[in-house]
Amino acid sequence: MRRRAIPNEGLLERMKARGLRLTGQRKIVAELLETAEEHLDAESVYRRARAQDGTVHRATVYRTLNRLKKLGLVDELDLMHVSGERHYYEIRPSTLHIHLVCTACKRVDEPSEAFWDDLKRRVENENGFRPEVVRVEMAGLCATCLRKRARQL
Amino acid sequence: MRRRAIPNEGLLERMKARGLRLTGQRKIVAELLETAEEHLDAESVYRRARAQDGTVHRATVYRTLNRLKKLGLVDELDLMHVSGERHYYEIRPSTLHIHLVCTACKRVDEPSEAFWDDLKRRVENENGFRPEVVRVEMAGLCATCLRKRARQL
DNA sequence: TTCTATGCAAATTCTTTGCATATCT
DNA sequence: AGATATGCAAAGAATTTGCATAGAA
Repeated sequence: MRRRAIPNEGLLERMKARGLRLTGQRKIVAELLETAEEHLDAESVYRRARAQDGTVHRATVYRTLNRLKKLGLVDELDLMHVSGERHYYEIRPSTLHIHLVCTACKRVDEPSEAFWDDLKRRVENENGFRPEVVRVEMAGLCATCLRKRARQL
Repeated sequence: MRRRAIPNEGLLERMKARGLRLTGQRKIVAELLETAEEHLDAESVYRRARAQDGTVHRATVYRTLNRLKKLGLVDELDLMHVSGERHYYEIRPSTLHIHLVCTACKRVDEPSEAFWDDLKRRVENENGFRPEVVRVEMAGLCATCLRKRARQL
């Protein structure tokens, strides 16, 4: 579940803009989500938050994640359940999420948004549907594992 | 969460081919999944199964859905949580799922697989990633709700 | 007959909630 | 000050598991 870093500014600012109080706990959760080098599930967020501040309560983490999710600032993902049943949270940098999940090494890649325009245009033209939020998840083999496998054959 | 019907043959056959025993309960669950006019969550599958055979146990439904999921015959979806936190199960007719979820009327449409080839080619070329299973989910406004809204403005 | 699936009930795991207190604005 | 968030503990959901029995191959 390693994850490419994504430059992203100001979850805290966006929270404030939405009228959320910036408590110590929320700052910790926000920072964790912003700097995470992999996708975190609720329990991981809790454990890491707790490592920074022993008083942070699990309920607070759940409430915060929920709040952020409802505001659309954070998205909940299952990553095709490639490595289990957990759900992961990530900042919604835009309206588009693309995840390429390697079934061999479990690595998650997030490619450029290049095909977004095409995809959007096609859905609008062919289905009359106007997408606001898009999630594309693909499970398969990443370049590295493909090569690895090719060598073994 | 209404859903376009998808022609689909032989979940039972595919189950048999995978070496699963075709018990009465599994037949019921399989038929429910095949004929469902909307996406079903575990509890709905249970309730419907039970309506057909009062002895079907919740645990059996869970075990069956899990089994099917692990075999890749069924997929678990959250439909972008547009209408709650439940998870839905649907037959995996191929390796591709596309869902257009309308945030206004909650309707779920499943368009043709037209852009699949493009999408696949692009990911392979640009990311060296070979997709096996693809899930595309879009939340937005369907044609009907778009029109409705246009009229109101 | 043999092996797997089922029902049942209990156990787990995950998440939410009510309430008194603490904290942010 | 006033509103909102938090910790805590308990409740609630959702899902899984162990075991004896029933049922499919």
